[in-house]
Amino acid sequence: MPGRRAAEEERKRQIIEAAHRVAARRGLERLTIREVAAAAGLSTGLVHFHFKRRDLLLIALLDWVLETTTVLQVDERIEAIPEPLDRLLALLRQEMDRLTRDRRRIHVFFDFWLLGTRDAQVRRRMRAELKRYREAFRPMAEAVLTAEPERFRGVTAEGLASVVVGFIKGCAVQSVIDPTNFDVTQFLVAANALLAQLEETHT
Amino acid sequence: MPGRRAAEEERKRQIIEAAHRVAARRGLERLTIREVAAAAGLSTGLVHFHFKRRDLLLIALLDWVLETTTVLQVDERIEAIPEPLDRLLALLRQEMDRLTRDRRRIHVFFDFWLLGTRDAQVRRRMRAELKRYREAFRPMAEAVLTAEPERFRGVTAEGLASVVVGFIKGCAVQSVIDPTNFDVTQFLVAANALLAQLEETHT
DNA sequence: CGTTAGATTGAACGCGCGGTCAATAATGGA
DNA sequence: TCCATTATTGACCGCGCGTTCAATCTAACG
Repeated sequence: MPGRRAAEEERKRQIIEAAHRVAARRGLERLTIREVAAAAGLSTGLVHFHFKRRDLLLIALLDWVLETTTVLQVDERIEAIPEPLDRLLALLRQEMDRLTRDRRRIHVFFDFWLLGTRDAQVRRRMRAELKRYREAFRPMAEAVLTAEPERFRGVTAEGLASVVVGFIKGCAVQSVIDPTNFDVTQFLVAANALLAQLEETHT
Repeated sequence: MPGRRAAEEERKRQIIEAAHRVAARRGLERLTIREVAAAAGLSTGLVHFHFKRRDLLLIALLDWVLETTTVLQVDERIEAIPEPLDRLLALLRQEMDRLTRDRRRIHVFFDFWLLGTRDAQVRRRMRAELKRYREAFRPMAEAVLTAEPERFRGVTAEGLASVVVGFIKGCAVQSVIDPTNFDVTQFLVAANALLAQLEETHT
């Protein structure tokens, strides 16, 4: 109900979700307080009342995005896969699928990522986010490394995790700009073929 | 010399290069005609005289960026490498090196890439650019495919090229936001280790 | 029911932007 | 040398933005 009282956290969430819709549609730089207020069905003054300044609203939005986006869901079905490389591939597939589903979220994520090249506060958060993302892949990367130590001589778990994250982000870079023509399945098949050799060597 | 006459193309180039500096520093969305004019040592009116509108200046800047950025330099030294996979790895290394050198160019590239999510004209160009980039990797991808047909059953050259481009862009995504901590060399070592198996199988 | 603190509104301010344009300067051909 | 063309300037307009703020409304409490 616009104009009616609401618990502070509830109202903040309402505004942030409106901001997310606006950011997805217009982009972060073109996001205006007026448009956010309109999208939330509230007045511009109220947005300022709750978030003080535009940049604080953006930081709050970033925090909300990072909180509500499950960084890397390693559910029990994936956890149960015995072979480390099968687990890695299952995760890869899962993350690829997410790209096609959470289109708007990915947009906003990259928008913040770019903002992070200029804004130190945003940059700190994006660094932490990417680190967290790599860390989530780390256990599997370590398993792969110990499975074939001589082949991966000089390779760190962090380095291997970076490559996997690179797979995903690099796929996103291509699919975001050209969602209809970019073939995620084909990408995955090719990536699988590259990784599959590992599996054969191991078994 | 500010205020003096100059050949049209020369002046346009001067303005565009100023625009590139501004875009690298401020970002595309915050690029203003005034700041570009100041960076070029010219008046705001002159920028409008040569480019009519702001969005046309941005398109001209994008075209200039794509023209002056060597998409994929396959020089004779790389061409001379007999083994397709060695060639691919050499190219990969070369492109990674470029990431650390052309920092500002990469920034602006990704800025346009993001703009392409909202602007159809920019999007068309970015699609073409990524396609061209993949095509440059295609010959080597095809060579890899024919070398091991049974392993890469169902994998297209386009798909494999996408993965290689994904390697690069995904690496860029991580290194742009965290240039000091992200270890490009380690990324390359890990990527090499993944690809190296192919080489061994083939020889 | 009256009071009070907090939530909410929308008009208003100042600023910086993109874009326009009349005035001026420089150029090159007649 | 003079003129027509073109390059160049900077003041100016209108707009939309972030932000402020006095006024109003709402809910909870004694």
